[in-house]
Amino acid sequence: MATKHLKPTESELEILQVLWGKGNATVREVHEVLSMHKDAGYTTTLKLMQIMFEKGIVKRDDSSKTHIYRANVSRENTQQQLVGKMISSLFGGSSTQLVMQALGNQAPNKEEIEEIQRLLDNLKKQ
Amino acid sequence: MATKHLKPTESELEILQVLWGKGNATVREVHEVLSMHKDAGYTTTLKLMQIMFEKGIVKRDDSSKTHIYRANVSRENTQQQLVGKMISSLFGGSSTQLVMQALGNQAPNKEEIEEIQRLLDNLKKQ
DNA sequence: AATTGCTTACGAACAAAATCGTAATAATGG
DNA sequence: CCATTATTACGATTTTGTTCGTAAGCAATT
Repeated sequence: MATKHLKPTESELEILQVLWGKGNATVREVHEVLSMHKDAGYTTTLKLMQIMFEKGIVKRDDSSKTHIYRANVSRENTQQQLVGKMISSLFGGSSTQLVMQALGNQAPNKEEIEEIQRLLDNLKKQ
Repeated sequence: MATKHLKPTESELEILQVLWGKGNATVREVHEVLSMHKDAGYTTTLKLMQIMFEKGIVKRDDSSKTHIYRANVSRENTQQQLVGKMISSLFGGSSTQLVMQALGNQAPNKEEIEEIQRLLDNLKKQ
């Protein structure tokens, strides 16, 4: 049952972002970060995180009064999940289409290009 | 105001897929396709398409009784929109990260690899 | 003209997500 | 020990998306 949490919502994703970045964090810390580019009250963030806890998306240490949260799904897994869904729902199942779109949209720098090229060369040899 | 329709929902996306594929289509035609992998009634599809019309996501020719629908947003635009959002919300703004993930996840065939390589070579020369 | 079969229109019910107000609880410092 | 402050808990409201039942219109066929 590695993958049971199929669909973090938009808001949940924002929170996961912060948790992935910080490792663990209190509601206040998460809220502080979010409130820079979003405006919703503290209790909203709290509630969301409580819901995520119930769903098993995050875990928490509630041994002290101020609970400490931490992601319970990996960034990589979630990325894979959502990218896969996007490929099938928007690119007719072709990962290549997605790649072309992403690259055309916003070109990476030279080092990154070479990194991708190495990956492609490896793929070719199989 | 090229880009005002920021967020097609899941269901709207499914409908757009069909419209992009067929060019134009009646509600029935769209519904027929959807009902192969989804089970919702005809009026549900109808309602969704009416809502999309109100939002301006699709246009329609209602000169005859059976309306004929057509997408009013391009596939490319929508892809760009959503891929961009995904890059920023899930890959920390790095398109390369997304590309690596997509390629690693599900490898393309030889022709596709070479197609991407050509694109990368072009990008490099700039 | 009546019947049948598609079609759109409309409104309501339902479900899921997001937001917030308020209360209860614990910790802190005076 | 009291007052203040920060936290979680709880419940209600709002918003958005999805679904469908039912009515009404039109066209073809009999």
